[in-house]
Amino acid sequence: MKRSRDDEDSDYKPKKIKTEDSKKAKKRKQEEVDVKPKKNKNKVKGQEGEVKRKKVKKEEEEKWKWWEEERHTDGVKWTFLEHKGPVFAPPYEPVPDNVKFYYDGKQVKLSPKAEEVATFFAKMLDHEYTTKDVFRKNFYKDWKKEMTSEEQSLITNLSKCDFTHMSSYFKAQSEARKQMTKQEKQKIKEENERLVQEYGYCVMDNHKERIANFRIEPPGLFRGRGNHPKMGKLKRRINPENIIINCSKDSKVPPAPSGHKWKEVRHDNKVTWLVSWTENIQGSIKYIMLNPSSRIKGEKDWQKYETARRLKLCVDKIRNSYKEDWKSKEMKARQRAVALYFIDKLALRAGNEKEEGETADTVGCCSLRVEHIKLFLEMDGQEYVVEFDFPGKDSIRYYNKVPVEKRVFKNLQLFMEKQTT
DNA sequence: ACCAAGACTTGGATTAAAGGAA
DNA sequence: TTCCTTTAATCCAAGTCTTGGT
Repeated sequence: MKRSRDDEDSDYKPKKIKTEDSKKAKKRKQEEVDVKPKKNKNKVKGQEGEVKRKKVKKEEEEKWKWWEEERHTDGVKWTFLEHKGPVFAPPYEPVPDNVKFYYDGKQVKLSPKAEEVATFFAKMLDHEYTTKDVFRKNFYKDWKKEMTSEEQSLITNLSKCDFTHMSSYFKAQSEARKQMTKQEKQKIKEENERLVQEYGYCVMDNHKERIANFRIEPPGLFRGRGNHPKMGKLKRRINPENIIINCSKDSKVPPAPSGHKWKEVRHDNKVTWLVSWTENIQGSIKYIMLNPSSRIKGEKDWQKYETARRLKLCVDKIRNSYKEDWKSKEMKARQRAVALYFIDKLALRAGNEKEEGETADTVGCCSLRVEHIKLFLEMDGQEYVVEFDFPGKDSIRYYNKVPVEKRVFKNLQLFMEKQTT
């Protein structure tokens, strides 16, 4: 692997990564972090390979070496931004008449809106989700809202709904997709490529950049992870009227689909997103942003690694300082010091506060509660052992037993008496 | 100084594509 | 070719961290 290696004295000047595009650069950085580097295999053989190689070479020549340029220091992220707007999810196509839905053993023809939501459920039928109580309850509640009043009065019990025929129809569909001929597959691929060419790029400051997610998220049922209180709720369809477009004043504003208009068009160069909308499950904002290969992402990523690198210059000081704070008379300082120690020693996530009832109950270092740790003066021949057992990100269990310094242990005892930590 | 909203990163799951053996 | 396995790309929820308003 080719790389110029005088990293030790990096002064933040981008001389290093000359021969790599940013994607590779990122990989390279990851390899430095990883214990085992991945093999770099790009065997391209035959005539096709020759063409491919030439194409790649050409692209490389045209590549912009953003890491050799000056960076903004204020909050300005760009001066020119133009794009084609998002690609919306395809409209709902009703299932053919021979695909049946049954309620209480009797066949029912659903109205298009109710049917669409029913298909979302049908598509997930053999997923464990659909057996969960919370999921079913949330789904049922949102589904009813989409029904006509006749349907509402007819359908009163989810357990009497039979989605199996719908489900097998979709299974057959995806099977059929796999069995398509070469030409059919090729046609789809080309059509896809056309979309990418048209909507997959934007111009930011004189450079054509790849957009990461130019397609709006399609409607469906929300799949929260862990035991999420909102799983199964209907993720509604996003229309142009929900969309905020961000681009520069002197750019060509993308037209909304005919008969529609955007919620808003703004020109905010202090942010990096091109399109945003508010999602209906948590009320949070979703964005369309650029690819990791773009300047805006690559620069930030690079900065991150440089920051990490600078850590070694001050890590000793930090460690001494938190050890000192274990004795502080301020309880807050002690808590911070112990938390920092765990983050340092165990690489725990920081752990921000979360809104109760809105999301699954998960914690990180700073949001650990008394019930998440146990203290053992002695365990398996070791002194001052802390046992961690808590649901972390995505409700994944973190379980670990670690011997700690006596001071840390004493502090934890103190915190737990006072119901903090 | 506080806190909610906003912006952006991370990483697991899902799907698509590529590779490889039969 | 066909079928299975591995890898890569995409999707999107769940985090972290920053910002701006009070």
